Amino acid sequence: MKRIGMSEIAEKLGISKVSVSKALSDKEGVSEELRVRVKEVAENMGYRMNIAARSLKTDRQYNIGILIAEKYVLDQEAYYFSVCGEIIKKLDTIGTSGIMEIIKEETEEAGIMPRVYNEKKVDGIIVLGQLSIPYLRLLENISIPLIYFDFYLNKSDVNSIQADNFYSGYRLTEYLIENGHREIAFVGSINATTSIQDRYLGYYKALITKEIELDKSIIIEDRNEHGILIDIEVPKVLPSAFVCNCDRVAFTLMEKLKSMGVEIPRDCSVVGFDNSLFSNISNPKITTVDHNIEKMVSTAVKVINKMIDNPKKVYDRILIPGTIIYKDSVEKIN
Amino acid sequence: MKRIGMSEIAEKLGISKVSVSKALSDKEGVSEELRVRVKEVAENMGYRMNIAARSLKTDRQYNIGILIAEKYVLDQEAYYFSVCGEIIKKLDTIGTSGIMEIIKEETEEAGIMPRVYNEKKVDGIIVLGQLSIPYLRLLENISIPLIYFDFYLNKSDVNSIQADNFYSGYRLTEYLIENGHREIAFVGSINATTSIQDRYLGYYKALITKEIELDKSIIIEDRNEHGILIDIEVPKVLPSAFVCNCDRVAFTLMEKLKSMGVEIPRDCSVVGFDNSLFSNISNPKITTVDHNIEKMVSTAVKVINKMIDNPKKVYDRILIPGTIIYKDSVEKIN
DNA sequence: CTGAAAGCGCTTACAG
DNA sequence: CTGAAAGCGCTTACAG
Repeated sequence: MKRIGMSEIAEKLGISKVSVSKALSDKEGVSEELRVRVKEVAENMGYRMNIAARSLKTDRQYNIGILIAEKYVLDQEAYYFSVCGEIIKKLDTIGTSGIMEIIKEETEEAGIMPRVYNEKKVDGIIVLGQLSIPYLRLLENISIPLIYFDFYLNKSDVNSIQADNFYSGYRLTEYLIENGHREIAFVGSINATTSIQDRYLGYYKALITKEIELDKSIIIEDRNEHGILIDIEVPKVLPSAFVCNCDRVAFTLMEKLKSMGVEIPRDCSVVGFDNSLFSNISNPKITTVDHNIEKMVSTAVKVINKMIDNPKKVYDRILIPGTIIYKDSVEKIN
Repeated sequence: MKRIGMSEIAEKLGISKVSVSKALSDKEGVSEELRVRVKEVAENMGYRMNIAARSLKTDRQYNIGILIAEKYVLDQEAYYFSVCGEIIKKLDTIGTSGIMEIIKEETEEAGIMPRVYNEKKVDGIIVLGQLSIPYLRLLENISIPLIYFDFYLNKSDVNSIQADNFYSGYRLTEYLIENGHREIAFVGSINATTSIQDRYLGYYKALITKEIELDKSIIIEDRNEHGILIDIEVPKVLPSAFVCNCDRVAFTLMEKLKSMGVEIPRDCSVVGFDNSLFSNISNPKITTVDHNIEKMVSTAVKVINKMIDNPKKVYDRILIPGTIIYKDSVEKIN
């Protein structure tokens, strides 16, 4: 089977490959009739553009790298995988492929740049979830656009797209307070990730605003220093509500409370974050925050695309507001 | 910042770029000392190989396409995402990137080839989960290696890697029978996917082998013609055990049974497939089958890599045996 | 609107 | 072991 390129199409039509190139990439410089004929013939001959050849001239790969730390995807049901899927779908609409690369802990520690960067396979990189700070500092030296997704770094000029965890935490807690709750626990290790910390601070802001004293004895750890979930310690005196830093933890907590004979939401209300599967398979379903991933993703794609065209551009931290999804795990009390 | 290529390295060392090329790609034709020095200088200059240029000569992209139907990844916790992650990690060990492409229903129906193929971005394609038959027939015409992962097609020459669903179904059911169960229901729509069908046939084989009559009234649908999960109809007379075609369905069934006052495994045993999160978050944990994804993935990567080097090679259907993971959802009866 | 020529950054025979 | 030359399949000024 003969290799077919633009020259073969040109030959068949008795024109130059320059015209073929222009016709196929919708550049001006060919008549509309010729463009149509060229596309027809290309299609019939089963022509596939060799993007590598184009890349050599244009210095564009039409690929975006998506970096994920291995630790975030140990679970079969890892959340970042689905975000990655969304990004890939979005990229597809602008003629770009996404290349996911999973960064192992060794790679991070050794400070080895991602393959997609070292081999110039991508025009830009989206970092999905926080990597180690030294590794990120290293990454910040790359010569192609870089954005952080779902986290940010203090003292860093890298553009980031994030869920507005702070404000969502505030609104969710406020909602509990408006439903009469005043002893509200927070479940989550507040130094583990910026997301947890921001959600916690939003929770705290709601308390302050409503003039409720912060009770540190009901700020409950949910993971150890490696980020591994640990058993949740239920306070001796049951608070009237729990703000959990994610649905998974809310689910686990609810199972534990139920096994202790606590009925939810009758005896105790529980809320979570993420609007994930866990909030729907639990009984009752968990009131939670939807982060509007769709919006976060389309923003990220838009931003990185603009950065590729215009590397100087600065967008800073973009916060995407979430939406409270009211389900069945909160009860109004007096 | 000056663009740095092999010529710049060559210049700095006072040698030709041919030698640089050979040194960097570990080809013979350079002395060992020179190779070391070249690599050193390349590193220091921050050289990144332009893979696109290499591709142009070698006609290899060092990328593999991974196709997933959108319908399989609507869930945030989609199983195929994690398989895709495993494939990507495995590919990385052989210096290859994986490019995931999500095939929308419209694309399938319109018979549009995947972008990664049309733009020659990949050296081979792994199809993750069954696509529509007409689309697969179309795909089978591509001029690069193709393998099916986790399914196969009758009357198709395409190599496939699958979990041995049939044998796992057989062993799992046999295990129940050996624990004294004789009224065993099967939950799963047996025409929905080949996986479900094969698991069902294994179940049936176990019944035959143990001389238990097949009772069609306890073969229970779990999804509609669109593959969407439906409410499970519990038989009027409770069987002593349920073989569910996946953990998720087993989980849902158990919740339903529990809400009806059935205690598991005391009143009724339940088993599932996939060793997924669902088998662990349920109470009790569900006895299930682990499909040995690790082995499936490494086999798939090995096979497609060999096919790229030797396109004629035929491997047929490769079945990877699963392992029963014994948990807490089965009780021995007499 | 159309096309001849140069060139992107590598690799591959081939010659020394 | 070392390197000059050709070429992979496109795109991009530039000239007509």
